[in-house]
Parts: sequence; C-alpha cells; structure tokens
Amino acid sequence: MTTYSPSDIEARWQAAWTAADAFKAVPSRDKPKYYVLEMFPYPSGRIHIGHVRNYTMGDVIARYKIATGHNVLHPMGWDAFGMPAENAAMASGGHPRDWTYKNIADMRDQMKPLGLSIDWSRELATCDPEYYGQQQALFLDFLEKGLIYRKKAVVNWDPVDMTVLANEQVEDGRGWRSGALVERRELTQWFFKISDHSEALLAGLDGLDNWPAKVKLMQSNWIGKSRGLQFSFGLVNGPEGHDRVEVYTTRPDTLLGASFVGISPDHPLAKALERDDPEVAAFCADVRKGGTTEEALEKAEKRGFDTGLRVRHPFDTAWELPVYIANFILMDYGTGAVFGCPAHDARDFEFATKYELPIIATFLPSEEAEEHLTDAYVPTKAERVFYNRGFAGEAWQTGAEAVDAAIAFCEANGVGHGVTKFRLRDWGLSRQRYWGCPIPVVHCDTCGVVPEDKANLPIELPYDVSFDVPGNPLDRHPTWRDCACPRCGAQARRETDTMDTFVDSSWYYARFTAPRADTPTVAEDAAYWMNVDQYIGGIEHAILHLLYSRFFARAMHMTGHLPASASEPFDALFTQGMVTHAIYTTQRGDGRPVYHYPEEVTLRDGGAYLADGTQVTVIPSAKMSKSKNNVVDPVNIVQQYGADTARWFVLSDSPPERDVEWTAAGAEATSKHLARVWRIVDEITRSDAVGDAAADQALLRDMHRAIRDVTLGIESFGFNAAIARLYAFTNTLQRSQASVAVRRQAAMVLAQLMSPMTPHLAEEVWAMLGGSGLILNAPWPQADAAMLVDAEVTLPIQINGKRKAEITVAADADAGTVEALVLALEAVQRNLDGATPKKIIVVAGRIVNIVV
RNA sequence: GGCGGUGUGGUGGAAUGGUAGACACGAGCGACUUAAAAUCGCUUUCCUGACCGAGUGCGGGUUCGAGUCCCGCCACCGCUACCA
Repeated sequence: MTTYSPSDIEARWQAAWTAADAFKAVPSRDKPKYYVLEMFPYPSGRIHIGHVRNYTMGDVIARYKIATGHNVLHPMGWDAFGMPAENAAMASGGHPRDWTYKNIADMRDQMKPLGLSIDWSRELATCDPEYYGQQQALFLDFLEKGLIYRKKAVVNWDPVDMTVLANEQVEDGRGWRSGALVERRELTQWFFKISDHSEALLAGLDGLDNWPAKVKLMQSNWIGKSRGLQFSFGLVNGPEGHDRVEVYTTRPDTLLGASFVGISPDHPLAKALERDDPEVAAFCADVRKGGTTEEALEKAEKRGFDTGLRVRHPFDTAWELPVYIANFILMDYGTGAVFGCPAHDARDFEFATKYELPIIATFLPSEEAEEHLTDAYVPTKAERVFYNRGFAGEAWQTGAEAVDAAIAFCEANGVGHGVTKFRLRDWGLSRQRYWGCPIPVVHCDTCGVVPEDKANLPIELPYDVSFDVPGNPLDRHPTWRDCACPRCGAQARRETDTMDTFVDSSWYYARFTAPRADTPTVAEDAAYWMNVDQYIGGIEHAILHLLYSRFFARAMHMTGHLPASASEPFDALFTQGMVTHAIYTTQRGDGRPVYHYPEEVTLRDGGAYLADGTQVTVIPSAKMSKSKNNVVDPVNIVQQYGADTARWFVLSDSPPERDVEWTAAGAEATSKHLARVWRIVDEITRSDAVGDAAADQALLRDMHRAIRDVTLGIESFGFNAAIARLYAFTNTLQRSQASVAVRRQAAMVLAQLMSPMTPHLAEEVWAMLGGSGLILNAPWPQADAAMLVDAEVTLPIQINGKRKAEITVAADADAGTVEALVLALEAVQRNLDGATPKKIIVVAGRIVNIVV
C-alpha cells in the first residue's frame, strides 16, 4: 500500500477488534471499573452527525480509560417506544414493531462503521419484551411501596384522533396532527409520587460536583422550592358550603397592600358559582377556551370577573376585598387563589389598573419616595427597603427579612401558617397509546384495580392490531383486553394504557449492568458497575430525563433493585453541543425562500454562488434540518473520507459543549491531515537517517509535552485543545531531523495519543511501526517529568505593563540575578531613557515588569 | 418578564491575573511540475514602506500587570414562564 486508504484500514481493524472480543465487559477485581454511557438514541432510522459527535466523545473517554488500565463498560441500546412508530403505521399501514426493528437494524449498520468501542452483546431495545417485562416488574414493586398511585387529572384530549396529547403537541389549541380543537378532559391516570422526593432531589444536586452548574440550576428551578404563608380569607357572602378562601403567598409582608382576591376559573368556588350563574359560566368557558401556547399567554390581556363576593381582611374585619375570577390564576399551583397586591406585582398592577382597584404601596425605596406608583415596584428580596405599611420586623429591612418576620407574626396571631411549596408536580405516566410498555394491572368488578402476578410478566403487546381507526388499538382488541382477575379469577379487563416513554429511559443505565437477567437488575452486577462514571448527552434532557432518572434510581433503591450508593446514578455529566451547517438560500420571484444543497453551491471571492452565477445568501451555523437542505449524512462522510476523519473533525475546532459547524472544507482538511500522518510514518519505516543528538532531544522534549497536554485535554473534555496539540506535535515530528529510532518512538506515541480519536489509523500506524499487539490495549504513555523542565526560559520584559523586550535566563535564576541582567540590557536602557525604576517585579518563569 | 450563557483576526477558536490571536480553515506568495492536482516552504489582527503605535462589544474601576476580577451599559444566543 502506498497511500492512506481509510476504507481498507477501517474494515480490517474493526474485524480485528471483533475477533479479539475487545469490548466485551466482564466484571473483574483486577482493575478499577469505568462505566461510560452516552444517551441512547431513538431509532428514527438514520443516524445523524450529532450522534457521531455524541458517541465519539464517549468513545474517546472509553478508549482512554481502557489504555489507562480500567475495566470499561460502554454499552448501547435503543429508546424504542413512542409515537413516531405509530404515526408511521398510520401513515403507511405498516406495524410499529416492524418499523422499529427495521430502523434499529439500519441504524446499527450505520453505527458499526464508526468503530465505536461498544459492547454490543449488551445491546437492548426498550420495546423488547425482555426489557419492558422487567419494567413492569419494577412498576409492581413501586406500586407496592406506594410510589405509584391513581388520581383524576385534566388532560388535553384530541376528539378526532381520540387520544391524549402532551402539552407540546397542542398548537394554538388544536391537535398537532388532526387539527381538531383540543378538549380538556378528566381521566383517571397513574402517577409516580415524585413530588414526595422534591426536597431530596433538590438537596441531591449539591453533591453532583461533576455536573454542569447550568443543568443543576435548571433542575433546581424546575423543582421550584418556595417558602410562604398559607392562610384564609373569611367570605362575607359565600355560597352554600363556602365560608373562606384559602390562599398561598410568598410575599406575606405585602398583606397590607391587598386590594382584591383572585381565584382560578377551575377553583371549587368558581365552579360552585358557575352552576347557578350563566354569566360566570360563560366567562369561565371563555377563559378555558383561550390558547394555552406560551405566545397566547404572553399576549393575553388580564381579564377578571367580579363575583360580587367579598372577603374580610385577616388583620381588620371591617376591611372588605372583592373576589374576582381571573384568567391568569392557575389552579394547579398553590391553592388556586391569591390575594392581589398591585403595588408589588406586575400582573396585579395591570389587573388593578384595568378594574380600578386601589394600589397600596407597603414598602418604598426611601422614606421620602412618592407613594403613588406608576408601575409595580418589585425589587429583589435581597434589597433593603423602607416599609411604610409594615407590621412585622424593622421599618428598614430586606424583603427576605420582612417575609420571615411576617410569617412569624401571622403564625403568632393565628393567621395561617408558614409552608414550603414545590413547583414539581407528580409525574403522570399513563398514555392512551399502543406502542409503549403496558401497565401491568387488571380492572376487576369485584376486586377493583389489581396488580398483575409477576409470574404473568411480561404482559406483551399483541401484534395483531390495526391503526386504520383512530384511538388506542388496545382498547378495541378483541381478546387481549379480556383476562382473569389475578386475585379472584373472575373475568376482568386489562389496563389498556401504556407508560410514558420517559419511564423506559429512566432505568436503562441500570439494566445495562445485567441486560439479560430475569430480574430488573442483579445486585452483584449493579454493585460492581454502578454508578455511571461519565454520562454524555444533549442539554435538551437537562430537566425531565435526568430528573426522572434520579427519581427512579431512588425508587429502585427503595424497592431493592439498586444499592443506596446508586441513588445519584450519574457521577459526572457532560452536555455536548450540536453539529450545525450553513444554510444556502435564494429568493423566488414571490419572495419565498429556496434552499440549496451544499454541493450546488460554489464559494469564491468571499461569496457563494450557484452554477449559473446567482449569488446565494449564506446563513451560518444553523441547526440541521431536512427542509432546509443542510443535513450532512454521516454515512456519506464515512464512505467518502472514512470514520476517522468524521470522528476527528467533530471533535476539533469547537469546545465540545459548544456547537460545531460542519464544513466541507474542514472535513477535507481533516482527511488530508490524517493522510499526512500516514505518510510521515510510512517515510519513517523506510528511512535510515542518523540524526544529531540535539534534534533527538528536541523531539523527545516535545513528545513528553504532548503526552502531558493531550492527556490533560482528554481528561478535562478539552478534545479540541487535545487535537490542536496533536497538530502541533505532528508538525514538530514532520520537521524533525532526529534519528530514525527517536522519530519512530515519537510516531508511536503520536499514534497512541491519537488512538482515542482515530482508532483505526492509530492501529494501522502502530502495526507499521512494529508495535506489539493492539494499540487499543497498549498502556497509555507517561510524560517524563524530567523532560518537561527546561534549563532556560525566555521571559518577556514589560515597562509599565507594556512589553518592550525579552531575555533568556537559566530557569532557576533568582530574582536578583534576573533583575540585574534585565537592567543591563541595551533595549531596556533605551526604553527607560534615563528614568529610574521605582519597582521591579520578577515572576519566576513568567515575566519581568519594570515600573517607572 | 425570570434565569443562564456568549461577545477575541476574513472564519472556527487558544490563552492557572503574566509575551493576545496557539492550532486549524480560508486567502496570498514561492518551490516541485510542460501544466494542473497532490505535496513542501513562507506570509496572513489593524495602521505603516519600516519604526512607532493601536487592539479582545462599549464606558468606568481594582492591579506593577486585565480577554480573564469588580461596577454600569449594548448586542446576540439558550432555557423557562401569568408559579402568587
């Protein structure tokens, strides 16, 4: 062979790894274990370049850990349940199962050429009965432990598709697929009691030192802990059965600024009024109909309905406040009722202005400040303000102090009590769909809701279903639904709801430790492999997936499926950025955009043009999207340049947490660089040059520095920095006049340092240079500390902070010596121009600064 | 609205408070070649012929020394949202 030929090299080394069973993970006490996991993919049918980046990062870590003597677990699976499979079945008449397994096979075929160090013997799909049967076992254990319960809940119901929709599937009040107006329906559904663990899930974040602060913050905001006062207003003229309105507030210090009470249209009191008053009913119906999208809410005007009811202020029974039903009050937060304090809340201010309600300031920025407000005054709680209508604490205090004082005062005076609330609500897991894990319970007329016997698991999805009629096919299946009650044996009905697919992904990391076991986990294996040492995935899963997984790990511990030490299952988390690509667009005559494929566009003179010379607008760094014609298909890239080029490119240039832009020129350049490495090595194998000792030393010194820098780069997820360093080391090697023996040694180290990123080329080069065995198993090179120390250092010399000269001195020269040498320099004397230095700062090995 | 992040050459981006622009892309020049491609070498922040000088979004500050720390703005991006 005379040139670098990736297709040949890559196939050969992948076969060698497979033959050696190189990635099979087997527990062993000889080495420390290391579990690296990338978020598993949804089997859409095509891998995306973003997957390549995600899995390459995991692979770099995995291969580096193998080289540093770890026993590595690096598994792969498929998040295989979910709507797209059913949508495909509805659209083209196939079966979700066939569609899914076909996609899995296709994607596996696309992934294998990437040469990832995956233990494929542990592969699983969440739609395998082997997997979801164990998930059903978990469900039953959770149910028994009280971690799951049933309650009525309002859902978005699509009357045409006869299905429940997630919030994000509702667009402008209509179902995203059917376009039908979505109704709010109350259904009895299953819930995980995740809210019981709010405090623990919040506190647990503190220990996650190797998680991005951003993700922890997002979770913390989502859990939403708040401290406030809950109390009730006495109703003066309430309807039958209603003598008070319970409210929750985080600002009890503003109680004397109350000017109205607002209740949600879904509040029991509103519902009571609705029954007798058509006007109230009309208002509530109108509000409920309003769009639920963010934009609609943003623009929605504050609207209220004066019920005519009055409440008494808790501090002054003569003081009465009106009760409004208002469109901006949510039933499912707090108590579904608030007291409005227009002076210190923007929403209440807008509302009060519209309905001409009093605006009473309770605190002001200063004692002299104007009491009449033109806008809500809402400083942060940490700010110290003057309470002109304070009732607890000092006149001058921070909002936080005032809240604490107000709660204490109210409790002492029998007005409500301080409470801690969480925003986090219980996790509804019921989905009225076919392609999901069946909920293993039975409805019996005599026994009620009865859990299935574990012996009957898995409750398998029936294959003989059709999607030609809207609704859940399980609901109308002729036989599957009918079963015997596990308790009394009488004829009963199976639950036809299936589980939210977030359930599937909440414990797969644990299942990977014993993927074929006939229990959800095996204590021994879980104890050995857990926790995940490094988890890698997209920031889009920062909240739900990671929070649910943390909850599941705790619940699995409570039910004996995981050790307590695995309650926080992911020791370290890394969230990687996307791979983007420019969009090329021109305008049609009617002004609508036309998107062009990258291969149709030529770049020249700083502009982009079509073949006919039309100038093209370039939108850089856009998310890849089929409709914008800017998707780069990894399969094409691997065919054209090889997997090593794709892997190297997605890691280079940009820091891993940031987006990286795929450019054809960049891929081309990467490929050339890898070919250059191959050529350098090829030349070394045919050379017999005798170098000089100085060149040998210089090359070896840079080699040891490269070992240090690349090792640090990989360990700190600085893959782009590691790659930059490898370029530099390659340049040094190429230009080196060192002897063949030393250049061979340097080239072998280069191969090792490159091996996590470009494993195939590394193996090839290693073999060419006469390395023994697989480079994969060769121990990671160690930097020799003695080679990292220079005898001399070059220091920049600044005068008043401006660089004016430099000096090379012995590395261990003391400050006095350096100072004398510096002052003697002609360049320094010239720049000083006769002035006397006031002070000379010598930072050893760094810099000299002369102050005049 | 809230929370968070980011602003550095033509481009992607480097820089434990210590020589700003590593490394790469692109561009330019040269060598090799009949020629091109490939390859190799050199140049490439701005101003200047060169020196000098200026320079990390803008304005201040701390420091012997600031891209980095602090204060106040501006712009862009992400997440989140009537959460009482």
